[in-house]
Amino acid sequence: MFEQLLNWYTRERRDLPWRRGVDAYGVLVSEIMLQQTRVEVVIPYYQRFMQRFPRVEQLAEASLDEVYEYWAGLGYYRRARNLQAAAQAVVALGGFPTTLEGLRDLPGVGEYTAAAVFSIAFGKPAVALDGNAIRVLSRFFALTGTLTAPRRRDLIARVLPLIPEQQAGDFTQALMELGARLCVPRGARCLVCPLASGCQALAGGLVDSVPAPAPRARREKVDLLALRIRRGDQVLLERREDDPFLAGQWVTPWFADGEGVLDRYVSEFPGTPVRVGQVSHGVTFRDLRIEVWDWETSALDCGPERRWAGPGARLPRLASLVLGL
DNA sequence: CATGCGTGGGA
DNA sequence: TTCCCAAGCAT
Repeated sequence: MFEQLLNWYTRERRDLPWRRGVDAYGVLVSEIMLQQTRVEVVIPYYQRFMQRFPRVEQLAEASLDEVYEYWAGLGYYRRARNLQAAAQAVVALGGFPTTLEGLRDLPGVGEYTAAAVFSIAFGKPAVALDGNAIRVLSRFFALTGTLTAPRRRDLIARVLPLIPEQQAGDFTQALMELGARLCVPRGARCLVCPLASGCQALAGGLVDSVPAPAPRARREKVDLLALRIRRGDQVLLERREDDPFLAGQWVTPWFADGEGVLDRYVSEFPGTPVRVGQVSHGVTFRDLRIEVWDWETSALDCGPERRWAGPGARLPRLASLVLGL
């Protein structure tokens, strides 16, 4: 059923560094780096990383600081720590686990990555469900509605027996490559898709509505915020955009007990049409904790799900700026 | 099961 | 400018 897919993949596959006959270690490194990260971004990082740590033993023996150096800029730094821990586990085991469960037990390796390594590195059949594969398969089988955990298991069981013998690795990568290049979220190129003839979503006109978009947590901006930096329970600095006199300045707080500061503030300014919200975002640098507080303005009709969604993603950069790190 | 974790590119 | 989100995982 998926022969056309494999033919397409053989013909169209991109020449990527981790597709040049690398071992299980190379596959693992690439898969970890590729988690939530685009191929084009990963390529140079992968090459530098593999040049410095060509073998699993070298990664296992390296200092964590150096591993971080080579990871710097990639984001999701927990991956770097877990990857080295996984390398150490592999060395301790005397080699890579050869079962799906064994791979799954490595730190940083979840259902997807275990299946990917299992199939790509060892050529054994496994269904690696990443975002691409889920989209491709959901459309192919016209799976409407939310893909819950049990439905995912059903999907895996359904696809597993369809994996061509001796081509498990290619199958895994072909599914993802198709999702990345043709069966894209919007504007799928069905006219040139190798799976078009068997695609149930295409037949039913469901390509644009399947898979169901994940219910995204609704986030709204609020126009009042405070930023607080503390070490343990001690509040070091605070910045309050709502304060008529201190707006935009970094100040030491009135109350250094670390508790009740914002409640006390509101009681100091009883006319202020705000009520205290809660910490909406936080980041930790060594022993320093930076918190973003938000308010819910009483003037606006906002439900309890309302969340601050300002520059939260940029908080680490802001923090390093403020702290001189 | 919902949430947080980084970054850069495109709509 | 703003928002979305891309080869997920751990908690």
